[in-house]
Amino acid sequence: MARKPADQSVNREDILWAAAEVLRHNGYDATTMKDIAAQVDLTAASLYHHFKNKDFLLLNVLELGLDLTIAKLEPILKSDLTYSEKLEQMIRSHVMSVTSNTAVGAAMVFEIRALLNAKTATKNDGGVTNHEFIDRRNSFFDRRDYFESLFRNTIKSGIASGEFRQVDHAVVAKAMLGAHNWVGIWYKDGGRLTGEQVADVMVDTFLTTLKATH
Amino acid sequence: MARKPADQSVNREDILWAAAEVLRHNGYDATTMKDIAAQVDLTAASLYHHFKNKDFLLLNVLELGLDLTIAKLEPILKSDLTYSEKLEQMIRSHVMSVTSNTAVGAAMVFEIRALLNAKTATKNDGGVTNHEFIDRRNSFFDRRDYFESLFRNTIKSGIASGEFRQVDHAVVAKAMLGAHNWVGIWYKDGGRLTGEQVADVMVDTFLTTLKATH
Amino acid sequence: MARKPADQSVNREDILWAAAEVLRHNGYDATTMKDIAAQVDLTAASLYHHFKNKDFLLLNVLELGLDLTIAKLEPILKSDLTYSEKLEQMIRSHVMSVTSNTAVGAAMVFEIRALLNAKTATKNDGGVTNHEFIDRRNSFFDRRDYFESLFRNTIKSGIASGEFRQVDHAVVAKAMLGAHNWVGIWYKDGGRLTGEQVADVMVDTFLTTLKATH
Amino acid sequence: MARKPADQSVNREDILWAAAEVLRHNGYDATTMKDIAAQVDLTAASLYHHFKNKDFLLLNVLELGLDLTIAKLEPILKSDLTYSEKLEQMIRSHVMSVTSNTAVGAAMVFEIRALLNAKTATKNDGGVTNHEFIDRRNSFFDRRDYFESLFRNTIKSGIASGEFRQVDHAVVAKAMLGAHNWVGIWYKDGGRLTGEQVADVMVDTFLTTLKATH
DNA sequence: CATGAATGAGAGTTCATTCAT
DNA sequence: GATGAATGAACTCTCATTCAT
Repeated sequence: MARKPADQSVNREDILWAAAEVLRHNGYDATTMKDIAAQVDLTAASLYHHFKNKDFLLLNVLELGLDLTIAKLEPILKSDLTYSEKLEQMIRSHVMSVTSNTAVGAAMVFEIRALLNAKTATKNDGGVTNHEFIDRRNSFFDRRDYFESLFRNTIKSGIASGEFRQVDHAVVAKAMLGAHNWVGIWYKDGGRLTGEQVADVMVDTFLTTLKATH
Repeated sequence: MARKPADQSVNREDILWAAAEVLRHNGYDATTMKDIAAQVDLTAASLYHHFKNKDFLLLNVLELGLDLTIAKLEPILKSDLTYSEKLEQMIRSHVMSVTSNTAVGAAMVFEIRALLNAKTATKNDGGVTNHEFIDRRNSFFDRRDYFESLFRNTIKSGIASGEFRQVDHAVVAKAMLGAHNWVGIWYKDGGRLTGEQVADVMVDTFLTTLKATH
Repeated sequence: MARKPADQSVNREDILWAAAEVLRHNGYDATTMKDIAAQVDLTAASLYHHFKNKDFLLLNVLELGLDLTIAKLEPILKSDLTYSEKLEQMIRSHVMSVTSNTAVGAAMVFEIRALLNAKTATKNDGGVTNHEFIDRRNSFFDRRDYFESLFRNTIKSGIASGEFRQVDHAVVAKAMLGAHNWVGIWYKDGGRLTGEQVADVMVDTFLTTLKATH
Repeated sequence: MARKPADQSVNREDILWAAAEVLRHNGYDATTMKDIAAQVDLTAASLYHHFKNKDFLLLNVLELGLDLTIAKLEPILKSDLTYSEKLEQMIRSHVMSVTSNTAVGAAMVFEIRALLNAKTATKNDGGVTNHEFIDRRNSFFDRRDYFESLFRNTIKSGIASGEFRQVDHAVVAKAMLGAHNWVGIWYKDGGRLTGEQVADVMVDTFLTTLKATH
C-alpha cells in the first residue's frame, strides 16, 4: 500500500507514506527503523540521511497527514455555502480521508501519545535539535486544534445563524470527531459499506441532531 | 540474593488498576514492567508471580475493564424501560465509565492493537501458555463484540418499536461508541464540564438524532 | 547512543573459535554472550550481527568442529591402504583433532544436550528461523552419524577382508570414539604425554584387540 | 523414573534420585530448583530444608553416584581372583552401573564442570559453608581419582604378574573409562543389545588387547 | 547517498534464595 | 517441614543511532 519508488531514488515523501503504513499496523514503539526502511528498500542507516531521527520521522508523518486533511477542508470553508451545507461537506471530506487513507488517519489518532512522550523533546541535548522538535511539535498541536476548531466554529456559526439548534458546540464537535476517528478503526475496504455510505450515515446522524427542532 | 518480604501482599487487582494507569500515559510498548511494578511498590520480577508475562497482564487489564463496563449495562437491559430510556441510561453509564475511569477505558481503546500483536500469541512455546492466551484473547474479542451489540440491538429494537427513526443501526452504534471512547482521550477531571454534563450532551446528541421526526 | 566502530571487523570464524574456547570452560548454559564477545573484543550486542542468536552460534561451532574432523578423515578413506592401515590413521587423526583442538572437540561431546534442548527449536516464532534451525540441527546429527559410520564401516570392512577378527563392529566403534572423546576431557598440553603419544596408545590398544588371533 | 514418596514424607535420597533424573535431561544449569522440586511434589523453597543450596544438591548427587559405583567394585578387588578375572568383573560392573542407572552415571560424567564452576566455592561468604563445600568437593575429586586408580592399578598389577602385556596402564585405563562413560550417552533400554551384552563387548575388547601376545 | 558493523541502553524474563506465616 | 511472595542479579535479545568506507 506504500508508494514504492517507481524507478530508483527514494524521496522523503515516499518514506513518510511507507512509515504511516507500518505505523498503522504496529504502532510507533513497535515499529522499528528497519521495518520502515524495508518498505522502501533501504537500510535503517539510510533513513538518517532523510530524517534526523525516529521522532522527527513520526512528526513528519503526522504533519503530512494533518496538512492533507486540512487542505481538503479549507476550500469548503471559503465557499459561500450555508453552515449546514458546509458541515455536511466537511463531515464527508473527513470521513473519506479516514476511509481512503486509513494509514495516515490512524497515525493521527493513535500516535499522538508517542509524540507527546518523544525522547527528542525530553532529552535536552543542549543543541538546536531539541528546540526544533519542540517547536514543530507545538505547531502541530496548534494546527490540530485549528483543525478541530473548523468543526467547532462551523457548528457555532450555524447555531448563531439559526440553522442549528442550541448545543454545546465544543462537545458536539468532539463527539463528531470521535465518531469519525473511530471509523478508521473498524472500517475495512470491501466491507458492507463503502466509504461514501459511511459518510452518508455520519452526515445524517449529526446533521439531523443539529437541525432537530425539538 | 533475595531480600525483604514486603509488609503486605499486593493483590492482583491492585496491580491491574495500577497498570491501566501507566498504560494510559505511555501505551503498551512504552510501558515497562518496572513502571508498573513501581506503582505498586514491587520490583518487576515480582509481577511475574502474579501474571505469566506482560501480554497476559495487558489481557487481564482489558478483561477487567470490559467486565466492569458490561456489568453496568446489563441491569439496564433487563429493566422494563422503553428503548429510548434504556439507551439514555446506557449512554450515560458508558460515558461515566469512561470519564470516571479513564485509565481502563483508554486501555480498551488504545491497546487493542498491542493485544493483536502480542508475542505470546505469535510465538508458540510448544506449551499451553500459547493456547491459553489465544483462547482468552478470542473470548475478549467476542465479549467486546457482545458489548457493542448491546448498543446496536437497543437501537434496532427502538426502531422496530417505532421509538426511533429508521437508521443504519450498526453504524450509528459505532458512531456512538466512537464518540464515547474519544471522551476518554480529551476528558480531564476538573475541566469545564463534569462527567455527568458530558454524558448529558451525548445523550442529547444521539437521542435527538434517533427520535427526530424528519 | 552508539559509539566507536572498532579498528577492524571481526570475522565469523574468529568468533566461533573463541566461543568454543569459552564453551569448553563453562558449558553452554553457563556461557554468556558477553563472555564470548569479550574474547573477540566485541560487545554482546555485536554478536547478533553475526549470528541470529545463541543457539545458532552453538550450532555453528559444532558444525565447524565436525566439518574439520571429517575433512581430515576422508582423504584416508579414499586412499588404497589396507583397512588396518586406514583405521590406524583414522584413530591417529581423530585423537590429534581432539588433543590439538580440545575446545571444539569438547563442544562436540558436551554440548549435544544443549543443542537438543535449544529453545530456538522449541519455541516456534511463526517464522523461518525455527525451521532453519531444526533443519540444520538435523543435518548436523546426520553428519555426526556419518562420522561415526566411517569408523564403524572401516572395522566392518576389515573384518570382511580378514584383517580383523569377528567383533560387534558397531559397539567397538563406539568404544573407540568414547575413548577418543574422553581424551578431550583429561588431556592437557604439556602433560606427561604429547598428543602423538596418546594417539599411539589408542592405536595400539584398538588395533591390537582387532587383530588378535584369539 | 524417580522414586516417588510411597506415602507422604520425602527424604533426602528421594530428592537426589529425582534430581539426577532431571539433571540427565537438562544439565545442571538448565535444571531449576523448581524442576527438581516438582519431581518430588514439593516447592522449590522446600528443597532448602534438605539441602543448603543448589550446588550442595549437585554435590550430593555426585557423591551418591560415586559411592554406589565404588561400592560395587571393592568386593571384587578384595576377592582372590586373578587380575584378569578381576578386571573382567570390574568392567562388567561399571558398564552395568552405567546402563542400568544412566541418570546418576551421566551426572558423574557431565556435571563435573558444573561442580568445578560452582559459585558456592567461589563466593567466599566468610562463613563455614564455603569451606565445607570446597572440602567435600575435594574429597569427591579424590574419591573419583581413587575410582580411576582401581582400574589403573588392576591393569598395572596384571602387567606385573605377567597376565597382561606391557601397556601404558594409565592411558589404557582412561580409554576404558571413556568407552564406558560413552555408553551412558548412546545406550537406550530396549535397543539391539542389553546392558550385559554391551558389557560382554567391552570385556572382550579390552581384555583381548591386554592379553594379546603380540 | 547508501550501508555494514558496532554499541549503549534498556527491556522482558528467569531463577536461586530468603523469610514470614 | 512446607510454602507463597518477594527480590537482586544476571541473561538474552532488540533497537536507535553512529561512522568509516
